[in-house]
Amino acid sequence: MTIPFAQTLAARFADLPEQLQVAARWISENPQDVALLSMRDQARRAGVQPATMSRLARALGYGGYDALRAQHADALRRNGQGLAATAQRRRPLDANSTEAAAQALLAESADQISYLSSADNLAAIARAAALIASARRVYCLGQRSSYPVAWHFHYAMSLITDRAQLLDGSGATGLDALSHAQPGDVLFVCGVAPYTRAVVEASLQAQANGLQIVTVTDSPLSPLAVQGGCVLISPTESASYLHAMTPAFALADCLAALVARGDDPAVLARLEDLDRQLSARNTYLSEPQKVSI
Amino acid sequence: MTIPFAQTLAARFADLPEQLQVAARWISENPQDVALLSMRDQARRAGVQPATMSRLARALGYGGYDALRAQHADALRRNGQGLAATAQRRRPLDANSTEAAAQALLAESADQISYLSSADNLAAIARAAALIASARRVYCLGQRSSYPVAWHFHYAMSLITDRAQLLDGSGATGLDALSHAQPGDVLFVCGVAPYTRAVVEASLQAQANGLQIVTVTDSPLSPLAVQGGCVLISPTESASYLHAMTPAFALADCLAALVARGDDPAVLARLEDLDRQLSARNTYLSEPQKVSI
DNA sequence: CGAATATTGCAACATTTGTTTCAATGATGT
DNA sequence: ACATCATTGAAACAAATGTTGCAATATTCG
Repeated sequence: MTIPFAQTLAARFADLPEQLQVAARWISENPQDVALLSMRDQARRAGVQPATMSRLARALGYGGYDALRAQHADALRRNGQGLAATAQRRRPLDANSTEAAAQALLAESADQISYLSSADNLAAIARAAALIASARRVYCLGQRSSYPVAWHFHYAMSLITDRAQLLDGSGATGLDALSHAQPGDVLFVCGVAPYTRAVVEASLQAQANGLQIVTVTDSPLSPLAVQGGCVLISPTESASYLHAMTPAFALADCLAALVARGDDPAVLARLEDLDRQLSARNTYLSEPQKVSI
Repeated sequence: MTIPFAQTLAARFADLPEQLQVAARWISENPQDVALLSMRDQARRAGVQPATMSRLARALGYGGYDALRAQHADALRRNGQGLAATAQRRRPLDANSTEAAAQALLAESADQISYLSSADNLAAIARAAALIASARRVYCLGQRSSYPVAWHFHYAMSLITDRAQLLDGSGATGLDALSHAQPGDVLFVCGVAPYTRAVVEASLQAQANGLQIVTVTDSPLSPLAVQGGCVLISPTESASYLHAMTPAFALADCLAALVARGDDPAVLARLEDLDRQLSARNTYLSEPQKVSI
């Protein structure tokens, strides 16, 4: 915890009267408590009068103890949220330029994805991957801004298995397809605020029917964050007018890759071979002819 | 910041009355402030009565708000303990574990998005945004793994304008819709190796017909990287069996945000207002009733 | 519909907060 | 020793804190 206070104090400490030094020493040894305990509590622990604390703050140039406390509170807050990884790498651009805005937006996405690697989230991802890998069938659901996430996950899964089914509206394969689900099947559902009622209800219904739920959503308090399922939290704050969906997309992509990891190596090898051949030359994929696996 | 409170809350959140949910949501989003602000301050910021905060603490089994605050204070203190906490946060993962693989995949995505901020790319993005902002009509095209990118871009655009059209297969709105395009219209196309023949041909045809092309693709040598258009390069290397599409998705998202930047501020303001209202409460969006803009 | 219950906003409550005042004490310089 | 000044401890202060009781309003259930 580095606080301007520490330097100010070091500079003037020697010139302080005895009691103020006692108080100052306690603070410098317990900086994390300055913002968390009442001043009187701190005085008690430091073994000085409450008034001494106030006097110390004044002696160091603060308006009052609250000012000192505010500074320490900020330091605590900053500790909590790690530094923005990309913040430093910015190149100097006119602040109002489109380029600068683009850079800011992209940096935000990159940071958000970095933060997906919290211990909690990683554990949930691993559990989700295991759940999906052993599922008889995986239903994929997402509407509006979450639709691409569900679609991508389904697409990725469909390359390595036929156990995935997308619950989208077109055709008759909408939410009704869930009625064929059996206990033990998995529902992969993505949704962020404002939540679509149909999606929430389908998830609840699915859980009631004994399905395992893997959720990608924007908050642990989301109505989609059903108890007893795997809940993957994806930040959606954004400087843009839209909620950020890139982290959710990254999560889905990551999840599919992990599921594949446990899958038949032969299938994956052929997929990668095929891919290498195709991309080596500038090969086209014609529309009707599908990839033969 | 992981606090037992978070789990308790997630478990009981759904059963809480409305005001308590508002309070709970604020706490869940601002855990670092619980121990640093007075309860009345927090109530003010969350937009609830002070009494509601007290009641929430009780409803969750705490003796009072102070108990809740103490728990959060401990979490803050633990965070502050420098290296010990950091070591705990970056728990050494077993190299072969699913968690480690997930972390690697996510880190790769984050890095790739960071690299999108090259000077070349930023300039191209800015040009593309300007092009699209002034276009009479924007057609969005992408198939297979690029489909979510095109879909997302179209969805984002469709929230602020009716000038966007998605060229997807279902219905009769496939590639044929391009035949109504006029010179000066823009085609936003996304595609990576192995390129889909139909997409490449449509792009070439579109350019021949005088359309401006904005391309998101994986290489400057891609057949989609037509001369005279805006070419946005998105890396697709991946440790997974799939090509990485997250950077392309981020690009599309960024581009839409930039286009909106130059758009009618009133529309955006209303979008954001609507959004704030909706996400403040636990409002659902019912399926048939569309967002009124 | 009416009764019963749960939820909410408001106002009062006793505590506790940080600060200030004032007299007592100690140190310093002449 | 005396006067001067800084320092200290104890008490008093207004302001703000967390909590609770109560009436008004919504909601649920028969």
